[in-house]
Amino acid sequence: MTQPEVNLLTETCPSRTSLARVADKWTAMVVIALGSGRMRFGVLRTMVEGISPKVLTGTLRDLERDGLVARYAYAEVPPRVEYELTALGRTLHTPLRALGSWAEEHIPEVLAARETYDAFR
Amino acid sequence: MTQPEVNLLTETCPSRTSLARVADKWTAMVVIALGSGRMRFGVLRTMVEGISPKVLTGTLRDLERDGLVARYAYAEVPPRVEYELTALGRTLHTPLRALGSWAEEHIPEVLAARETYDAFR
DNA sequence: CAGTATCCTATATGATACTG
DNA sequence: CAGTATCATATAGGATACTG
Repeated sequence: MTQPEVNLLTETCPSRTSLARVADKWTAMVVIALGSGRMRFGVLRTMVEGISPKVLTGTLRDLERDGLVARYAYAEVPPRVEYELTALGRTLHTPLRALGSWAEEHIPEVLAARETYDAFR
Repeated sequence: MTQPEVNLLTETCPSRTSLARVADKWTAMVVIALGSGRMRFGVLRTMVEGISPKVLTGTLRDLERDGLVARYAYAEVPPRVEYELTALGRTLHTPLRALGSWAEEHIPEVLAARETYDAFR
């Protein structure tokens, strides 16, 4: 009863670190992209426009570490590496895809609000 | 047919700017906090532990500009200012709250995955 | 009380170039 | 091809002091 309503907002709450990691622009885009299925590094790089190899690598590493993405490296020349959402990753895809859909659906209202706001300052 | 499957990931897609804004740690926490209802700056500051006044102000400004939060300032001394999700903001609260719930529900798996990953490097 | 003003640092992001 | 290595920079974030 004396607990805060939303533990998630507490500094000591472990899930907050997870939210911080997951509530991130690049993470969201990569996970949404991977929602289309297993794909190679290069394809991912093309899909998520404007992402640098360094950032993509870092994002994928973090996702892999958290058990959200699986990495498959084939011993071929030239190398071939594929990434795929894990079962856990797919559970994350749902809310992130929902967030993406929100952005797509409400962008007109957001843009309109920005114009109104900017017009007054 | 020649369109990419996910426009959202395109650099020229306006909704991508919105996703970038909304897929953010502080934004998520503030919107989740405001899900509890209209509240004062100070309360918000206490709820979202560790947020500095500067960051909270900035986050609220951005949300206000995008039409997601309404600001109510009362001409009193000392000043009293309250913030509340707008109708549009409440539509955003749903997917963000879902993301928060995901973090809460799956944190054990995430932590376990991290341990396994770190054990090997 | 609700911010704003400052100052400073960490980290994220970018842009390439380079290699197994 | 799939990264890693580097270098440079911007910008977010943090700490704090100050004021209408």
